[in-house]
Amino acid sequence: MPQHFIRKLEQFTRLSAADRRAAWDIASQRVRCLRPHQDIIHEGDPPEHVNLMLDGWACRYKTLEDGRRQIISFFLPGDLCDPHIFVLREMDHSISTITQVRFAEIAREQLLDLTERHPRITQALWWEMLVTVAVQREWTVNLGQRTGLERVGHLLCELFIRLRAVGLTEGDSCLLPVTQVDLGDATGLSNVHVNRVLQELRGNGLIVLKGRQLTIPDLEALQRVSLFSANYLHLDREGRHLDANGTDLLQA
Amino acid sequence: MPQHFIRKLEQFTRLSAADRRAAWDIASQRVRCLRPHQDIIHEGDPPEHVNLMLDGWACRYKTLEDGRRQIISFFLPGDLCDPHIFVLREMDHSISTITQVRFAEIAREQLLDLTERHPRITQALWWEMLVTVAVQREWTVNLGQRTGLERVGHLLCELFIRLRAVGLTEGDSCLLPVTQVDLGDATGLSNVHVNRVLQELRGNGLIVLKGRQLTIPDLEALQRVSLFSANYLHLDREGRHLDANGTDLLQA
DNA sequence: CGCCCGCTTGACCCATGTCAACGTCGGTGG
DNA sequence: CCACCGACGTTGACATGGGTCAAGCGGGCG
Repeated sequence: MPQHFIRKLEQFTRLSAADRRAAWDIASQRVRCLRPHQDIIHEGDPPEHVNLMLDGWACRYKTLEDGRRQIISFFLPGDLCDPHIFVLREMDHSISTITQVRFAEIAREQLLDLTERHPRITQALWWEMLVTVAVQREWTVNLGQRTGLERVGHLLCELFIRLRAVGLTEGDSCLLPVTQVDLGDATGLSNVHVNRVLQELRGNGLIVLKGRQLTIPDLEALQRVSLFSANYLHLDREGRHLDANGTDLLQA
Repeated sequence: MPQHFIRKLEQFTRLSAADRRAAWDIASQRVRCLRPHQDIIHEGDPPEHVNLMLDGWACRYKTLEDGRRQIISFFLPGDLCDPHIFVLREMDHSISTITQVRFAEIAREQLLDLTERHPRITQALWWEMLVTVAVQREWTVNLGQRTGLERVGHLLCELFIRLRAVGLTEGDSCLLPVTQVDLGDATGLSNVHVNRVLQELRGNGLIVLKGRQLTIPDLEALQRVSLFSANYLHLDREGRHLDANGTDLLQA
C-alpha cells in the first residue's frame, strides 16, 4: 500500500499534495507479488531497480559457505531497498521475502525524475537512507555488545516502533510474521536460545507472543531491559523546517 | 594527505585533471588536527560538517549506559564521514580519533558546489557511501555469525585491503595502530580473547604482528580461514564506464 | 487423518568471558 | 641516569552464556 511509504516519508517532513500524488504514482506502477521465502534479488546479480515494499515483510541476508546465515536487516511496508544501488555492479547480498510480499519496482529514471521534481521527497529519501544506515549501525552494537535477552528485546522494540511509524500497530500489538529461526538469524543466536529468551521475556511479562501476534504491554519497560533508545530512528520529524506549507496542505 | 582521498575515488572511476584539482582543493582547506583518543563529534551533537580523513585512524563508536562500547567502523585516510549527514538533527553515535588525526572540515555548501560541478566525483561519492554501508552490513555478518578467530581475521583482511587501496601498505605489511582492547570493541570479543586469537593466528603463520606492524604473509590463506570475500568492498573500478577520458588524463 | 513445520524442553558441551597476576616497554620527573 | 609509572600485552584458572543434539509436542493444511 503506497500509504505506508507516504506515511513513512512524512515522519520526516510534511509533503504537499503534489508530492504525495507523485509518491503514490511511483508506488503504484509495476507492482509485483511474491510468495513467502523467495529471493527478490540474489548476491552476485546486477541491481536493476529500486524496490519499494508495499505489503509484507522481507529481509536482506548473507550466507557463508558453510551455511551459516545472517539476516542483515528487515524490510517492512514503506521501506525502500537501496536507492542509487545501480552505482554498484553487483549485489553483495541477497534479499528475500519472509511473508507474501507486494512491492513496486522503480526504474532508475523514474526515481531521478521524481527527485528532480520534488525536492522535499528528495530530502525525505535522504533521511530514509541515513536512517537505514543508522539501523545497520545499531545492529552492529546489538550483535557486538548485548546479551541474548537484550538482543531479542532490542529487535522487538525496533520492529514495533518502525511498524507503528507506518501505521501497522494496533495499540500495543502488532504482527510478527517471523519464525524463531529467523529471529536467531537476525540476532546471531541459535533458534533454541531464542526460544529460551522469549520464554524469559514472557515470564517477566515484558511481551505476549502468541502465534504471529506480538503484544508489548509496557514498551518502556522492554526498552529499559534491552538498553533500547529510539534516537537512532530519527523519528521526531527532524525535517519539519522543510514542511510543505502551501494552501493544499492538510493541517494535521 | 588529499592523495588518499583522490586515490580512493579513483578506485571507482578515473577522474579528469579538473576533478582531481577540485577534490584536492576541498581537502586542503580548513584542515584540523587532533591528538589520539579525542572525540571529533559526540552522540547528541548536531552534525555541522563533513569530515574528510587525511592522516591517521579514527572510529565510530557507541557506548551503552553500563560502559560497554562497540566500535562501529574504522575511518582510514581518504575516508569521508557521512556526506549529507546534515539532513539529521543530531548524531546517534560518536566519532573519535585513535591515533593523531589530520582531517579537513567540509561545509555543506562546499560539498554541494563540488558535486554540482563534478558529476564524476558525485558518482564516486555515491560509490563511497554505498561501500561504507556494505562494510557495515558485512560487520553485521561478522559479529552475528563468525567465531572469534574468523572475526579478527576478517577484520584484519578488511583493514589491510582498504589500506592497500589508498596506498598505505608496503608489500604484505601495514601499520595497525590499534590496541587489543580496540580490536575487542570492534569484534565484540574481550581483550583477553582477542589476545588468544592473535596468538593462534600467529601460531598458524597467518599473521606477524609486532608492535604496530602487521604483516600478512599469505593474504589468501587468511581470507580462507576468515571466510573473507572482498566483493563487498566493490573495488574493481566498477564505475570504469564513467572514466574521464579527456586529453588531460594521465594514462595509467 | 496424518504429516510437516515450527515450538519447546532437557542434558550436556564448548567458546568465550572474567579475574587476577605478571611482564614489558616507553615516557617522565627527580 | 635511574626509578617509577601507566598502558598494553600475556597467561592461567575458573565461570558461564549460549550452542548442539535429541526427543517430544501441537496445530494447520493437504
